[in-house]
Amino acid sequence: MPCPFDAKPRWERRKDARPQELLEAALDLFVERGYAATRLEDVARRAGVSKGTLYLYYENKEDLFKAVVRGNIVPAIGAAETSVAEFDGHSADLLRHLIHSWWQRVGATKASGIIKLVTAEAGNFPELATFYQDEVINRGTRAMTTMLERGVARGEFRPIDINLMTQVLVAPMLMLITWKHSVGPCPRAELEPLAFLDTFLDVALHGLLPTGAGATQAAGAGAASVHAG
Amino acid sequence: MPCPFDAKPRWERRKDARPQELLEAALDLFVERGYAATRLEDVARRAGVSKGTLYLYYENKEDLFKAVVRGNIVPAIGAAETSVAEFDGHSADLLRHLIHSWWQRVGATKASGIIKLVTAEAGNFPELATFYQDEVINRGTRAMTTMLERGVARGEFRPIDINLMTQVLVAPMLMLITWKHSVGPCPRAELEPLAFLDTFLDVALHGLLPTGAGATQAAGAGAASVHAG
Amino acid sequence: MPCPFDAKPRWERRKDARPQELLEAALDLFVERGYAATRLEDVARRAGVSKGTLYLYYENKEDLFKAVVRGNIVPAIGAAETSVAEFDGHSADLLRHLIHSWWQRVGATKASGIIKLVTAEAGNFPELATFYQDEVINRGTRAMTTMLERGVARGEFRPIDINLMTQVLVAPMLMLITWKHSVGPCPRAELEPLAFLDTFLDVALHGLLPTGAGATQAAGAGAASVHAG
Amino acid sequence: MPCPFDAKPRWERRKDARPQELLEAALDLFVERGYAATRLEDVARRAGVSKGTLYLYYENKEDLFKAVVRGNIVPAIGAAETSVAEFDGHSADLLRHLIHSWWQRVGATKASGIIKLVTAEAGNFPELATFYQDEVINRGTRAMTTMLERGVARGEFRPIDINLMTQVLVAPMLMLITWKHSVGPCPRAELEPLAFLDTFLDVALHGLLPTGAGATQAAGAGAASVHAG
DNA sequence: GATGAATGAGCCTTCATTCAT
DNA sequence: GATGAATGAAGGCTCATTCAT
Repeated sequence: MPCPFDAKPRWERRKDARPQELLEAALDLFVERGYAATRLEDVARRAGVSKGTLYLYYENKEDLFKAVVRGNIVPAIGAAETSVAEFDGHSADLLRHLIHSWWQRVGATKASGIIKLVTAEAGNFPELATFYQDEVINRGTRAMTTMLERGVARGEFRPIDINLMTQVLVAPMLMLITWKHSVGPCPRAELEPLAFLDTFLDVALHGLLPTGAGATQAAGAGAASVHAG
Repeated sequence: MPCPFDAKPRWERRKDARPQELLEAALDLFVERGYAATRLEDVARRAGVSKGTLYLYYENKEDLFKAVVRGNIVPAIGAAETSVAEFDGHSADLLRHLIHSWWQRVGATKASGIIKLVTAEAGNFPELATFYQDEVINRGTRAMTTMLERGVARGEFRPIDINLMTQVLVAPMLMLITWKHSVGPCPRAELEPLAFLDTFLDVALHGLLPTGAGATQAAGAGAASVHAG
Repeated sequence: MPCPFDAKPRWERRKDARPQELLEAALDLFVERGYAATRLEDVARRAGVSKGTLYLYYENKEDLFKAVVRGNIVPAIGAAETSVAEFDGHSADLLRHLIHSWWQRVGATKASGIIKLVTAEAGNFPELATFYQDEVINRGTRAMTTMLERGVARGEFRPIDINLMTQVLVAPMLMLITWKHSVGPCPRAELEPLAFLDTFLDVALHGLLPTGAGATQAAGAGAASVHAG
Repeated sequence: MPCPFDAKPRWERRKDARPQELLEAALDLFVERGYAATRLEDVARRAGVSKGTLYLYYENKEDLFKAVVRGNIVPAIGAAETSVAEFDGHSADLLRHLIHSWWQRVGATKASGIIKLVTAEAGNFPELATFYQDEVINRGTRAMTTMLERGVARGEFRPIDINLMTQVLVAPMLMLITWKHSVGPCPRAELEPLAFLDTFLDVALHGLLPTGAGATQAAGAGAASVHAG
C-alpha cells in the first residue's frame, strides 16, 4: 500500500505513465502492421492520447520505433544466461530446455514480433542494428556457445565446431519467427512450432551426441522421436 | 551555347532492352530499400528512363515486383524441380545438391534480398504474399518433399515425418537469408554460409540416414565433417 | 522585414466553419468545370485551406460531391415531399406550387448546375449515378406521382396514365436546366424560365383538368394564360 | 463502277479514308464514354492506326471533338426544314411528323449521343458552343417557329405566344436525350420514348388546338389518348 | 502539458502530346 | 506518311510533422 503522503494527483501520475502506454500501443501496432504501415495517429489513439502528445515524448517515428525495440527485447535474454549458468543435468537436456523456454518466453509471445520487426527493418536503421547486435545477438550467442562447451567438456557432446554449431542451433528459432510472421498466416502453410522444434532437436542431437548414444535415450521428458510419422 | 554536334536525342529507342534494364534497377532498389520504400520514379531513373516509361512495360508496382521475382527466384525453383526429377544418385547427394545450388543461385546473389523482403513485408501486401506462396513457397516445398520421399522409398533415408522434415530443411536457408540481410552486415556477426550449410547438412544427415550408415560415408565430394574445426 | 504585428498565423482554426466553406467552394467549381475537371486542390485553395485539410472533412472526391448534393439538392426534394403531404387546396395549385418552388430553390440557383453535371457525367461515375438516382430522382419522381394520384383521387384531374404524366411533368425542369447550362449562356438563346414554366403548366393543365374545366379557372393566383403574349 | 484509270493504289485510298475512319471511331467512343474519359489511344486503335497518326489529321483532342460534332449533327437539321417548307396537311400532323421523324433520325440513333455530349461539355469549349448555337439550335428553332406560325395563320392553332411555345415543344426532345444518356441506363428508370412523345403531343395539342376541337379528333394515325391508363 | 486542426511533400498512376526512326 | 516509344505534367490521396490554442 503506497504511502498516502506520496499520492500524486491523477493527471500527474498519468504523465509518468504516458511513455509506457505509448510504447505498448506502438509495440502492438508495429508488430501487427510493420513499420511503414503503422500510422502514428493510430498509435496515439490506442494509447488514449492525441497525435500531438506523442511528439512530446518521442522526436519522430523512428525514435519511437527505436524505443520500442530497446524496451522489449533486451529483458528476454537474461533467463537463458541464468539457465546455462545454473543448470545441473545432461547437456542435451539443457539444450532442450533452452530451446523450449525460448519458445515459451519469446517465440510464442508478442515479443517474437519484435524480433521479426528488427530483422525486417534493421537495414533502414543502422544504429538500431548495432544496438541489437550488441544487446541481443551477442549475448544470446554466448549463452548457446557456453552450453555447447559445457556439453563437450563433460563428454556429453562430440567435439564439434562450436561456433558453427551455435548458428545451426539458432537457425530454427529464427526460422520459426520468420515463418510465424510472414508465410505462417497464409493458408496451407501451417507449421506446428513445438513439433518442429522437437524434430529439429532430435536431428541435432543425432549430430551432437557421441556415437552409440541414441538421441532419444539421452533425452528426458518431451523428446519426440523422428521415427514417429 | 552547346555544340550542336553533341546534341543527344531526348530519349533513345531501346524497346527490347528496356524491360531487363528496368528489372535490374528494380531488383537493386527493392533489395536496398524494401518494397514499400522503393519509389517507382527512382527505379525509372536508375534505368535511365522517365516515370511514364516504366508503365509501358509493367502495369504497376506490384506487377513490376512480380516480374522481379519471376526473373530472379522462380527459375531457381524450376532448376530444383528438374534436379529432383532427374537426379540419379544417392538421395543424400541430391539433398546436398539442392542446398548448394540454391545457395549459388539465390542465397549468394542479390536475389536473396527479395526473399528477405517478402518475409519482411508480405504481411502488408496480401496479394504479393499469395503470389509468392504459390510461385515460390509451394513449389519449393514440394520439391523438397519429393526429394525426401524419394530417399525414403529407396531406403536411403529413415522413414521420417516428411512434412516436418521438409520444414527443418528449409530453416537454414531462411536463416542464412535473414542473417545476411539484417544482422549480417554488422561487425562481429560474420557467418560463413557454406560452412554453415555443410554443418547443417551433416547434422541433418545424421538424422536422416539409416542407423549404421555414417553421414560422411554416404556423401560424395563436398561433404564437410562436423569434426573439422 | 515585415512588421511583426502584421504577422498572420500559418493557418487559422475554424473547424466549425470549414465544412460549409469547402462545400461552397466545391459547389462553385463543380458547377463551373464539371466533376472530372474539378481538382480538389482548387477546391481547397478556394476555401482558403490546403489540400490535406479537405480530407479532414471529406473522405474523397466522391464524398465531397455527395455532400454538395445533399446540401443543395436533397433539401429541395424534402420540401416537395412535405408540400405534397400537407397541401390543402386544389391539386392544380399543388402542381403549380411544386414547379415554382423547385424553380426558386433549385432551377434559379447554382444548385441547378449540379443537376446538369449529373446528367452530363453520371455515365462515367456509376457510384455517383446510383447515389443520385436514390436520393434525388426516385424521391422526386415519387413526390410528383403522389401529387397526380391525389388529383385523380379527388376528381380534380382526369384519370391519366400517371407514370407517363410524371415524366412529362419532369421534362420542362430538366429542359430548363439543360438550356441554362449549355446553350443558355450563348447570345440569342434567351429563355425566360418563369414564362416558360407557366406556358408549360397551362398546356399541361389543359391535358390534366377534366373537360369543361378551363385551365385558367381552376388556377389560383399566379396562373398565366397561354393566350397572353 | 469506277473508271479503272482512276484507280489508286490501296494505301493512297486508305489515306483519304483515314479522317473518316478516325471520326467514326471518335464518335463511338465520345458517345460511349464522354469527352474527358475518351482516350486518344483508344480512338486510334479503333480506327486501326497508331496514336501518332491521329495527330497528322487533328491538331489535338479538342479539334477532333469539334470535327465529330460538325460531321454528325448539322446534316440532321435539313430534313426538318424541308418538311416544314413542303408539308401539305393539318399543322397538328406536321407537328407530329416533326417530332416523330426527329425521334427516328436523331433521338433513336447514335447521333443523340452527340447532342447529349454537346450539352454536357459545351461549357468547356466556348468556340464549340457558338458553332452549335448557330448551326443547330437556331436553325432547329426556326423550323419549329415556322411550323407554329403556319398553324396559327391557317386557323389550325390558337394564337399562342409562339416563341415560348417553340421552347415548350423542344423540351421533351431535349428531355428524352438527357434521359436516354444519363438516368435511362439505371434500373427502375425505364421510359418508353414513343409513348412519352405521344403523351406530350396529346397534352400540347390540348393547348394548341382551338377550343372545341379535341386533340384526338384532329390527329391522324398514331395519336395516343391521355385517357388510356 | 495536451490538443487536434492544418500543412505540404510525396507517391502511384494516367494520358495528351512529341519526335526519332 | 506512319509509327509507337518516350515524356512529364497532373491529380487523387496519405500521413509525418507542426503549432496556435
